[in-house]
Amino acid sequence: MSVRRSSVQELLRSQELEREVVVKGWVRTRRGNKYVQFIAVNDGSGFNSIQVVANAEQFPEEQLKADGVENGAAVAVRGQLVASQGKGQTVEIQATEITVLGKADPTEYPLQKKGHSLEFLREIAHLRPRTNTFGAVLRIRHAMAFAVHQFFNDQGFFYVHTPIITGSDAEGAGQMFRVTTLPEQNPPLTEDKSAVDYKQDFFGKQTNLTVSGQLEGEIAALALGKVYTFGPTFRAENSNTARHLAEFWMIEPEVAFNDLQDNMDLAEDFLRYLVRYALENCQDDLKFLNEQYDKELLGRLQFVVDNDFQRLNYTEAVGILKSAKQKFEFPVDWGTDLQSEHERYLVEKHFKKPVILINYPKDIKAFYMKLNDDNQTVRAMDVLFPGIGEIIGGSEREESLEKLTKRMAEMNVPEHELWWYLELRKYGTAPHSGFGLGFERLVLFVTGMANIRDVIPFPRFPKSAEF
RNA sequence: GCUUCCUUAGCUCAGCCGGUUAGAGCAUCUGACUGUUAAUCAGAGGGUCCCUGGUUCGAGCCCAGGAGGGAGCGCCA
Repeated sequence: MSVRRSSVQELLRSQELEREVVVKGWVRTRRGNKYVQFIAVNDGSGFNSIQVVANAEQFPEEQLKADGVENGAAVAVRGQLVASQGKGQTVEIQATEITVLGKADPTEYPLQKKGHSLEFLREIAHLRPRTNTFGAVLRIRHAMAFAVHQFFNDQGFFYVHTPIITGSDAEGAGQMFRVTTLPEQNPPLTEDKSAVDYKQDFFGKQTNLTVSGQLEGEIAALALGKVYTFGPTFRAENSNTARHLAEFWMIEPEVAFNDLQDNMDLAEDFLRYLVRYALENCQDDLKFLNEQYDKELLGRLQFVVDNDFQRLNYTEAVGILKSAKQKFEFPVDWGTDLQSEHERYLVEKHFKKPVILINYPKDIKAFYMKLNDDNQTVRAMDVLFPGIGEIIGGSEREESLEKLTKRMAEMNVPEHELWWYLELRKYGTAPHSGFGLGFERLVLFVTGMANIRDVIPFPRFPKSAEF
């Protein structure tokens, strides 16, 4: 009779002992002596591995080695699930059959039992998911993605899919990657030969990869009420920092009839929900990251769950920064955007908690943000987190057709490309608000990792698209 | 894109003021050990000192250029 394969996590939690089980996974370590061998097997189902005990009478060490039961090999193990005789684990498998499914030559296999830098692991992105660190990060990443959908679903939001390929380059959120099927050599030119003729391209116009689903999200919000997007997003800036990727995932809720206050409440509830979800559902993985990388991680996550975010106006923030004793590399002036060092001072030194800054000067924010009555500021909202900086950027949107077209003219945003966006203000316009959350920045915060390239399986950044 | 630091064994790193044959821990291999927890102990093998050129009696070390990587900044989520 064949026994169905169990996951390692299932067996580690099992109360049902003295039964035959089968596990399949990868060998993390093999150790022991000429009488008994211990093989830690991990199948990725959770942080912990299960200990397989192999007695020498049946499994001499030389035989195990010759068969390839070594660090990194894929194995299938059949045996009895029993209470552990040793300390450090409650159950273990007394092996009766060990089959090597795929060898990993120990003299060549790059992952060893000790000491790998994150930089080295980045160069072997095809193998790094097998490490404790990346297993933990990827499981937490999954949990966060799941929690995003759960949060919005529970609150009556609808998940909308906004396009990956977009036809407008007027979104103003940065440099874009071009999408074309025109030949690289001698593309068709316009009649006066002054430019490439995109009328002959696949879509009949110039197209790019999306930098934001917001404008399309607004369409959906003004029909379905509460919506969110969660999809890949592309920025072609030559940006080289530990907080930027050329391809990342962004979550953008958009809610009809929400004002800026509602928007702040939503952002705060959302972030706190996600962090609490991680604390409750990713304990083993977070404990490891806390011990290995960042001793203050768990404390910091708990702090976010327990405390309200500090909310204040941009103008007030400028006042605080101007009277700060700390010297800044860049001067603080009303009307200029805050630098990273200013944001960090507010979050990490002054308030020592997450900060929501609102009502920024209109000249440093996007055209679609709602103008305040002072005619100087817009209803923008940035959520600033310790170590991360801006984790969320959002706003109440300008719902007045007249004011919106005026802002677009001032900022040289061509109306004809966004005719559909303007019609939303022409037909049944309504107040509405939304924001964008960079998913990897969330994962960065929750895992305590230092570099955003280590919280996405296959990072894309300038000069790097291997794997 | 700017600034700055780094590149020495499979991995992590030391290498003095420029001076004989370049070292350690881990990994690998050989042996020891009856329950280990990144097992331990003894021994062995393992090097294009990132590349190219230069200075020098002599370069891992100094100089120039190139490549790769990190950090900070800018841009942003």
